[in-house]
Amino acid sequence: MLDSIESAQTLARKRARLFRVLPPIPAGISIDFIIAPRSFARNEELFGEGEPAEFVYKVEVGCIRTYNSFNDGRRYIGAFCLPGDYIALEASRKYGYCADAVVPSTVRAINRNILMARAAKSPALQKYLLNVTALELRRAQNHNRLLLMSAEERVVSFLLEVAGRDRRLNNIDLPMVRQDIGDHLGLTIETLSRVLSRLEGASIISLRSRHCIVIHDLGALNRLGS
Amino acid sequence: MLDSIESAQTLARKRARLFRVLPPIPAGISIDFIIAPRSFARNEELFGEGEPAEFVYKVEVGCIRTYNSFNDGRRYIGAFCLPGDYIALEASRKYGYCADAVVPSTVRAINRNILMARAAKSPALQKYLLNVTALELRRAQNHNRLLLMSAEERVVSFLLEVAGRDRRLNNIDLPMVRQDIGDHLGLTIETLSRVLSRLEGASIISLRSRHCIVIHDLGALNRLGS
DNA sequence: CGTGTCATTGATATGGCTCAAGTTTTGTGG
DNA sequence: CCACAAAACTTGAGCCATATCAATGACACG
Repeated sequence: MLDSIESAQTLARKRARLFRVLPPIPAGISIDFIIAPRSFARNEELFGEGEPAEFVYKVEVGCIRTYNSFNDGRRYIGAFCLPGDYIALEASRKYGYCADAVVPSTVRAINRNILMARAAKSPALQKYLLNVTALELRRAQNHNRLLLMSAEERVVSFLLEVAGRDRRLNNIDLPMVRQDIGDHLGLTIETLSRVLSRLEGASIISLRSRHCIVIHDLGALNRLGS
Repeated sequence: MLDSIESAQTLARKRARLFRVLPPIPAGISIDFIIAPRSFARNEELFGEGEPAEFVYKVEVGCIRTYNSFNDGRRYIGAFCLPGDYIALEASRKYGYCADAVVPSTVRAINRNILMARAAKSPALQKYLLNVTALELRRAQNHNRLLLMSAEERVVSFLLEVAGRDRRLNNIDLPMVRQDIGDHLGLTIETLSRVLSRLEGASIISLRSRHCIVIHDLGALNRLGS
């Protein structure tokens, strides 16, 4: 496939347009992250739930998942963070979730206290942080609604969300495995797989490979979603 | 009962300690709301989903529910807002949900543009808004996790959340009806009722009246929750 | 070119929903 | 204060969507 000969960096840049759009950075504002970029291997942990929230992270390359583990062994993935996304911006004293790398990834970190001290001196930065946090809140509220839908609606919503950023390109590139998607949507991998197969059977999508889904009928997806 | 001879205002003030705790207002900061307090009757609407987000609200008395309606007639209640809580602080151009009064309520409103203009001049206010929004985000994230749990765990979590603020007083006062709680937890009223009855049968709680639940065994609740 | 991981598909079980009936509480008018 | 009606709640029976358990299939990687 074409994908397989592209570098990880190229793929990561493509993915940057998927999933989330951050509010434009106000002119003159940039959070320059004082810690050198750090790379994480697949499944390597950035931080754990309940640890003191020392840093805020920004994804540069790859995909980071944030999640909570239940004591019955299940897992809830709250978000897949892609290049440009911030992680743990809303934390107070402790991290409210774990974060680890879905694929080899690079992130930058900034000490929370330093960031907040800077923000205190810069209204524009302060406003930017508020915008990002409000956006994240709306995203979480949307996800709440998603979790009340049927299995099919959840999967379709997920596909639409992922595809939403780049309407021209119907090839959805999913860096994560089925178990991750299932843990994000609150479904088992079997149910997820069955829904995807059904959508393929209805000629709405094609499962080109594990990590690539092609959308054939966006209208049908929109009709099925919520 | 003692409750019944207390005024609505007194009850409302009691409830203010339930559900949510807002971050302390930084010294010298207060959002003085420029619109006179306005009262809403039971089920009266503050604003609808998709309307231009002109105002941010703060609850003074009563209980406001925020919700989304699905096209199949179901409803998702995102939050029960009690005295001290802000509503629609995270909105951008349009309201992302409806808001109406669970019981007769009083709120104050401020024009979003005015609030943001003031915040631009006041780092302390700006920081306060960021704190409130981050807190709301953590609340929404918690709710996501709740929606993945079993019916019993959801109900128990809800009871613990409601009871959490006032450990001394085991009487939980619920201003809303069963349908509201069901729509908040993603359960039908029948399932909710069955779980509550089971908990009562196990002598963990008592259903004193429709709007009052007594907790007998907090330890058992904590064991059942999550 | 085998071996382990990930994904799909099938068969069965089950938790919560739906439909339905009955009970309790609340509200209203006399 | 009572009678009645409407709304809210509880309980039961059966069903359905999704989970669970189990087997097979398809890659990716050494």
